[in-house]
Amino acid sequence: MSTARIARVALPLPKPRLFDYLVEAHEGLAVGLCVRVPFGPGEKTGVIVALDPADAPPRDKLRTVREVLLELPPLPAQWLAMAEFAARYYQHPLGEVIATALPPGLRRAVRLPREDDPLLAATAAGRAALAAASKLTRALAAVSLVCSAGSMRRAMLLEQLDNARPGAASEGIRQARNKGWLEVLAPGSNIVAVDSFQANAEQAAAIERIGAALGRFESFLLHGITGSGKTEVYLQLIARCLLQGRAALMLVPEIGLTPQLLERVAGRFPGARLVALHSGLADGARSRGFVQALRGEVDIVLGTRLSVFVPLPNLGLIVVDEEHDASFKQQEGLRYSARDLAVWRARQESVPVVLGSATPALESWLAADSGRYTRLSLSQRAVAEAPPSVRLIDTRRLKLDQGLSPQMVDALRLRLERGEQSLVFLNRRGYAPVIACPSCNWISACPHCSANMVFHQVDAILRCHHCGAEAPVPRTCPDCGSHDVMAFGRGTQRLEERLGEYFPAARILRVDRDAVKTPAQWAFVREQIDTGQVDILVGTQMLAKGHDFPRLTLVCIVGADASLYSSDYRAPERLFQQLMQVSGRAGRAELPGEVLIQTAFVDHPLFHKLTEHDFPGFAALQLAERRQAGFPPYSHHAVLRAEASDLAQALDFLKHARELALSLQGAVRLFDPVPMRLVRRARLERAQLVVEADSRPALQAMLSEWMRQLYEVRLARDLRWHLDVDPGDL
DNA sequence: AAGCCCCCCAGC
DNA sequence: CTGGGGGGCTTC
Repeated sequence: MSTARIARVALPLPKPRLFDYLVEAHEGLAVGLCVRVPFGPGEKTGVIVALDPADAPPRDKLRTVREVLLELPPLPAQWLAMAEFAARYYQHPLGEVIATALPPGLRRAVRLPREDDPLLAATAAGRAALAAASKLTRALAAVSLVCSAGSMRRAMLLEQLDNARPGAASEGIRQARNKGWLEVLAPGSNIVAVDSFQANAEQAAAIERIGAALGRFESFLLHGITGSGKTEVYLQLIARCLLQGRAALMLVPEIGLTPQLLERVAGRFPGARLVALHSGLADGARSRGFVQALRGEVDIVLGTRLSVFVPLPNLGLIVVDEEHDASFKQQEGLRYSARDLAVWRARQESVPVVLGSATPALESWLAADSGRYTRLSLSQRAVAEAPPSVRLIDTRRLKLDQGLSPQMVDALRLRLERGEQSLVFLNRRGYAPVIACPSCNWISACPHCSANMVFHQVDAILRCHHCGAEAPVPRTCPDCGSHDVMAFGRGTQRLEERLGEYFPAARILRVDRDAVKTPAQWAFVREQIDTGQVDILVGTQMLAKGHDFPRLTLVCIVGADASLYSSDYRAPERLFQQLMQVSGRAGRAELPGEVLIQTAFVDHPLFHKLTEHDFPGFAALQLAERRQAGFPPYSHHAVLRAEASDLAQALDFLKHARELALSLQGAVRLFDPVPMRLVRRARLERAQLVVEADSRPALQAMLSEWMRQLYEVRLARDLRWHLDVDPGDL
């Protein structure tokens, strides 16, 4: 008779509890394995997080594991440690953390993945490398990719190496070294150190500095202005990492994972096993990538925030590109910051982590100031001579026409005459943010939210941007019947219309989430822009991020003032990041760029720093303000939010929670429960309570005790609550 | 989360 | 007296 052991299992439940089961002892039974277990009258899939715990209930109280899913190798201890850390730090049940970290398809059916990764299959070189999947071949392919970056001749070498048998390949490497293309070789091994011939001095220094940290933990903040070639630094570091036989993890913002970036990485590493991950992927593909990584069959993972949870048994490097980007923070369920978890993971796995941005988050900037992160700067543009000139247009004494100043119109006309491209940036989609009746003050309020419905002329509809509700556009006022119902304010649609009147011959293209919804549409837009079929782009922040527009010489910024004096203390930081990013679109190649910003606050320090391209100066100003006010990153926040159909109910819960918190020891400050800025969203009334602490450990200690109590509170019917640690906004 | 049980009130 | 529905409780 075999003996039964006890497995402690984390199940996806909204309570911070683990459950113990009997499991038949057998070879290979291990922590980290997925199991199917009976649960109440049903069944659930979970993960074994401990075996034979000392404090298990008596065995006769335990039920038996139905099935151990042995097709899937156990999740490594380090992976579980990260899940446990996230559960602790974000005060979230471990089972739900694990459920968030695992691909959705995995817990239902474990299917054995085959080597049919669509991306590998897509590149002929990838197929060739797979066909000759020896370690040496892969190392050579990695060498070749570095060589290929340089010139046609190096590209030819790539061909040679890919096709070569090992003997011929080493001859190829010998030749490459003789020609000075490679710096160091380790004869007899597969390891080849990489030269950095394409890089400028700053890039080379950054590559050297970070490269020297491979094999140990260090956090780097790579502050590189737009166009300074951060991606090249990442790629060369990934090359070095691969050449050490280790895997690289690269996180990019949601919008940053474009086919172009994928092609660039795939083209650069033709022999590497590359997996791309994002939430839009089908369950099968996502699970496949995850399982391949878990088995150590992946060299590079390129993906959005969820990729921070991909197990990589031989991880050597983590890169977080555009580290300030808000999409690294998950805004529902487990509200984790992939950037922060990436840093934790790098420390845990003793590998370097590179956080790159032209406009780093102030948290990261302060960490670099204090020496926790090593700051490396790329201050030279790799692709253009000079940064764009930024000019402010004082709108106080101007008569604007649909938000456009005469100077802007003139500048646009000049670009049209020269045959150059312009971009008009307005971060508000739709035709007008509200329609209203001047006679009786009726406005197009959303029936479900405390917000106005936006007039979309293209679809001839009113639409709420918060809940998606739609309503017909009334011809006459629904309240008083007046015929004077008017559209107030402007969005991209109206701007597009007005520009069309100014420049009837111009080819104008609007780019926002309404006009560009699918990757195919985006590809079409890119094509139009790149082939010079567009004169004026009108768009939202969709246009701001990471896309190169070689023909673009003018960026016009309309309506920046709206967020200048917002009550959100992070608004200036976000505005600066946004403006810096969109400004960076202007002026590539030989054509100098110009940026025009309309504002009624020409003396605002934010704009001064922007005209001087002075992020460090701006960061210093902002940090001084934050320090003065005691806001993050000089303090630490957690927000308890509650929502219910009745605002009083949500507030009552928070008041009770505050009472509980008051009785706890701990150096935290408790704010009053208040309705959220957008009180009502999708028929739910929302309120929040902010907790502030000077130190993370103090906050953590208080939160864990508080949560223990809050999970015990009996809740009214339709009340829901969650905790957000390090919230992105308040 | 998801059954399930129990309690309360509507219907006859 | 019975049935249906909604809370609330339990799940190793």
